[in-house]
Amino acid sequence: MLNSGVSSGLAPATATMALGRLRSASADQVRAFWRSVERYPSGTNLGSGLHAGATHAIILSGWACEMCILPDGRRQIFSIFLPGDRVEVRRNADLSARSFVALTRLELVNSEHRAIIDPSGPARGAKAKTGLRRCADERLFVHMTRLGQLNAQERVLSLLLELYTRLDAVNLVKDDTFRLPLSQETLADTLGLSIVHLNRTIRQLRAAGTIALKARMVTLPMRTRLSILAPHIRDATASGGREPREGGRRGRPI
Amino acid sequence: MLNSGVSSGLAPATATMALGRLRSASADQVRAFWRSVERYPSGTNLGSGLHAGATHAIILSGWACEMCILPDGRRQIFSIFLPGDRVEVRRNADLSARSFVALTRLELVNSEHRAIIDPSGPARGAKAKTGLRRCADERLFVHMTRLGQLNAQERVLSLLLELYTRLDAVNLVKDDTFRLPLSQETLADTLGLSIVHLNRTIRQLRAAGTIALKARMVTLPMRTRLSILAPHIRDATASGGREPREGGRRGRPI
DNA sequence: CGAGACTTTGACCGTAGTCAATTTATGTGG
DNA sequence: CCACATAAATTGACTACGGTCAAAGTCTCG
Repeated sequence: MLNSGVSSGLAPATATMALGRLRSASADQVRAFWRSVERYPSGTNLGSGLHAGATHAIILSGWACEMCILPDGRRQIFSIFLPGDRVEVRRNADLSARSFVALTRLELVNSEHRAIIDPSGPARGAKAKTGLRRCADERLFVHMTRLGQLNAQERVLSLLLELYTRLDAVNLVKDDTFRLPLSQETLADTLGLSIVHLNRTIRQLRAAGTIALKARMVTLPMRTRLSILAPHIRDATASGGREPREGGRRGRPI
Repeated sequence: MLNSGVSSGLAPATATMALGRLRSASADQVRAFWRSVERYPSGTNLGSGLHAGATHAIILSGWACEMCILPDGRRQIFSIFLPGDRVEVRRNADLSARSFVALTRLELVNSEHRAIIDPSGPARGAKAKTGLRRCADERLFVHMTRLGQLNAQERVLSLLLELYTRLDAVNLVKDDTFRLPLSQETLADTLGLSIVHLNRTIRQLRAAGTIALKARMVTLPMRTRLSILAPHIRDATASGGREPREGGRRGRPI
């Protein structure tokens, strides 16, 4: 009756993330917490994100994204949201270009209950909020660098490492492995690559033993993680990274 | 002795932007305004941008950018700041990856004097601020779409149209023409293209009569501006834009 | 004029996109 | 549980967009 394993695969860990800490809350708090949970099927458009007057929520389970579809059908995914992430969604969204979409079945809780999920979080109120916001902003810049400067292999590894790190923080990584519940089309639209080329890039990384990716489970061995230092690739051996331009950039890089 | 034409080319218009409105201020206000002006040479690193505890300033003349240099020398420029833009700069910046750099000689005024530059602006204080911030955020997403989805011609046109629009708002466009005080290397690092390919792309656009770009002056004729609807290209004739995928995206694009 | 930065061009190559077909899951109803 | 329908992943063949290397041409400014 509680969280019935909505995000399959490592879902129990998700529930554990929340439930493991609920013990420190009162019964009333727990009831209010579960009453505030909202569920949405995969593909639900939850409106435009990151606006004033928005609803604040925390993802309890499932993945979501913020994206934009161009009139000719091309799609860019700006950011991916994971369990534990705070999102700001506005219902009744205007027809803004950006929208916030569930990539899997999604469980959201009102962020008033953040204290129950993570007691150490909202201690400083506004401060904690800007800290989170800044962290999300930082990811946007990293992603921009990915799209503008990294090649296909670098983009894939960089994104997987980010997801690894973020999922590890909410205990969704086991044995260097996490579940990636995204189609290759979604990944391609995130990374600015075609589906076919993404598929081939993954094949190369797999063949080189850099990653394992099968049935939507990803394994990043320690040596791979060490070789990727976001937002770039340092280890030329493992990933096709580049040597620093000798002498740095020419002259004054303005 | 006043603004001595720091940004050459259309600089007088910049001065006019500020001075034309100074008449409505008291002599004391005007003196305080000019005392707060700070000047920096091109290339100055003004620290990391967009952080708390930052210095708020308005660009009176000159261009700046926020950027990041990867250890191997690759550079990504995230956003470009124009006269009239509000920027948040933090001196004594930590060694953060992102930095805020002057792309030309730069004149900044303390944003307390915003009222003098644009009396209609700060009427609602915090509200106006978040409005500006949101507008800047929106540009980041547009730029991300540029990098991830648009081809070289589309990227160039999309960026030039954005600059046209923003410069027009501060009266820096005359006869469909504005000054673009950036090297092609800077543009290339902004658009995620190589210098050589950017140069060839510009040549193609010039040959097609889509744009004029010479001696760092850009002309976007009305027909070109109409054909570009950010963040994408609609007119296949003029720009190599694409037809919408018939039937839209296959199935459920998740 | 000379030095250095910037722009432009040629030749060539490699990465990534497109089109099309096949294979492999994932479901769904009988 | 199987036949069928669909979505997703994979592969081949080919194209083209964009990067690299190198050199020549321009522009600025002291």
